Amino acid sequence: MKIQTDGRKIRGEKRRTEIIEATLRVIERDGVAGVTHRTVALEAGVPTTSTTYHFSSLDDLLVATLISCARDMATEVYWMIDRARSRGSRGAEEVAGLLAEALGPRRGRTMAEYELYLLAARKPELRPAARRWLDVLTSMVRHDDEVAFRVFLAGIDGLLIQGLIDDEPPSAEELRPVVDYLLKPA
Amino acid sequence: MKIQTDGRKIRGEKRRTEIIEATLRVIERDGVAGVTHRTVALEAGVPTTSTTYHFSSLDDLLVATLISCARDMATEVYWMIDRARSRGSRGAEEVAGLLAEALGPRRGRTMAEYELYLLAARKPELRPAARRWLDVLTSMVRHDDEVAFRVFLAGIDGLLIQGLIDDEPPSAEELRPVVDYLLKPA
DNA sequence: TAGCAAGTGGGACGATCGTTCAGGTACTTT
DNA sequence: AAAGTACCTGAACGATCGTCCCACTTGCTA
Repeated sequence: MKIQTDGRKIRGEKRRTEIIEATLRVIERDGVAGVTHRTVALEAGVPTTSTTYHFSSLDDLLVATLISCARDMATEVYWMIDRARSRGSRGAEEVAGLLAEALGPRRGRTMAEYELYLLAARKPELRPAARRWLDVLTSMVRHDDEVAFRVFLAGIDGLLIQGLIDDEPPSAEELRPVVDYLLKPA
Repeated sequence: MKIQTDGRKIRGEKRRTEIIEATLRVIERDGVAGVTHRTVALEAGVPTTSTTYHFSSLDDLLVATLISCARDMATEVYWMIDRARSRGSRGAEEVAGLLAEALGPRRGRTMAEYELYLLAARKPELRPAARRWLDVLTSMVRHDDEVAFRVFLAGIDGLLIQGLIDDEPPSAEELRPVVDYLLKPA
C-alpha cells in the first residue's frame, strides 16, 4: 500500500488546495456571496471546469473551504496558548493581541470565519468545524470555574463580532482591560 | 401641509412594508443568499416588478430590510429592560429568557440578525443600524463599571452566536448561571 | 508498449438572475 | 373634465450562473 506516489494525484491534490485557498481569498474580499465557479477559477488562475472537477458542487467547495479555514483557526489558537505558556503568562496579552490583529490586518479573514459560523448555523455538517477552535481552547486550558470559562469563550466571540462593526478596529490596548476582566479569577 | 392623505401613496407604502416583511421571511428561511427579486415577490404575493419599483436595487431592498429588522430588535431590547425594571429585578431572568427564545422558537430571526452584522461589517452604511440594540442597552442601563458592561454586551453576542451552532438550542435554565455571572457586581 | 487512470480545459446548454420598458390603472389637483 | 402624478405589471433583454460533455494530455501499470 503506497502512500501518494502518483504524480497525477499529487498535482491534483495541489491544485485542489490552490482552489481552496483562492476561494478563501474570494470570501475575504467579497464574502460567500461572491463565490462562484468563475470568480474562484479566475482567482486561482485555473479554468472554470477545474473547480467543478475537484469539487462535485459549489456547495462542496464552500464546505471544504470553510473546514480548511476552521482548521487554520484552531491551529492559531493552539499556538497562541503555547506561546502564552512558554512566557508563563496568564494569556491576557496574547489574547488581546490576537483580537486586535483579527480585527485589523486580518479583518477579511475574521469576516470569513464568521460567515462560517452562519453557514454552520444552517448546515449541521459544518458545525464540528465551526466549533473546533472552541474545542481546542476547552481541551488545552484548565478551567476549574466552568461558568467563568463559558463567559470567557462567549466574550471572545462577542468582542470579535462587535469589533467587526466598529468604524475603526480597536487596538490591543483598548481591548486589554476587557480581556483582563474576562480572564480574572473568580 | 397635509399628512399622507393620498390613497395611492398610502397603499404604496403599505406594499413597501409588505415587501420588506416578505424579505425578512426569506432571509430567515434561506439566508441573505436566498434573496432575489423573484423569491421575495413570490413570498409577498406581488409581481416581480413591484419589488424593483419600490426599491431601486436589490441592495436597497436588503439594506431597508435589515434596518427594519434592527429597529425591531432594538424595540424588543427596550421592552425587555422595561419589563425587568417593572419587576424590580436585575434582569438576569429576563435576559436568559430572551436568549433562550432567540435560539429556540426565533432561531431564524436570530440568524437573520447576525447576517445583518456581517453585512454591516462590509457596508459601513449599515453599521448604525447594526449597533442600535447596543446603543439602546448602553443608554438605558446604568453602568458604573465600564469594563464589566462591555463584557456583558460581548457576552450576550457570544452566547447567541455560539448558541446558533449548537446541535440543540440551550434552555433558559442552562443559560441562567452564565447570565448571572455576566450581571454579577464587580 | 498497450491499456488504463487521473487530471485538464475549451465550449456550450438551460436556468436564473437584476433590471428595464411601455402600457395601463387609480387617485389628486386644477 | 382635463391634466398630472403615483403606482401597478406583463414581457422581455442581456448577463451570469452551475453544470455538463468530450476530446486531450500526462503518468502509471501490467
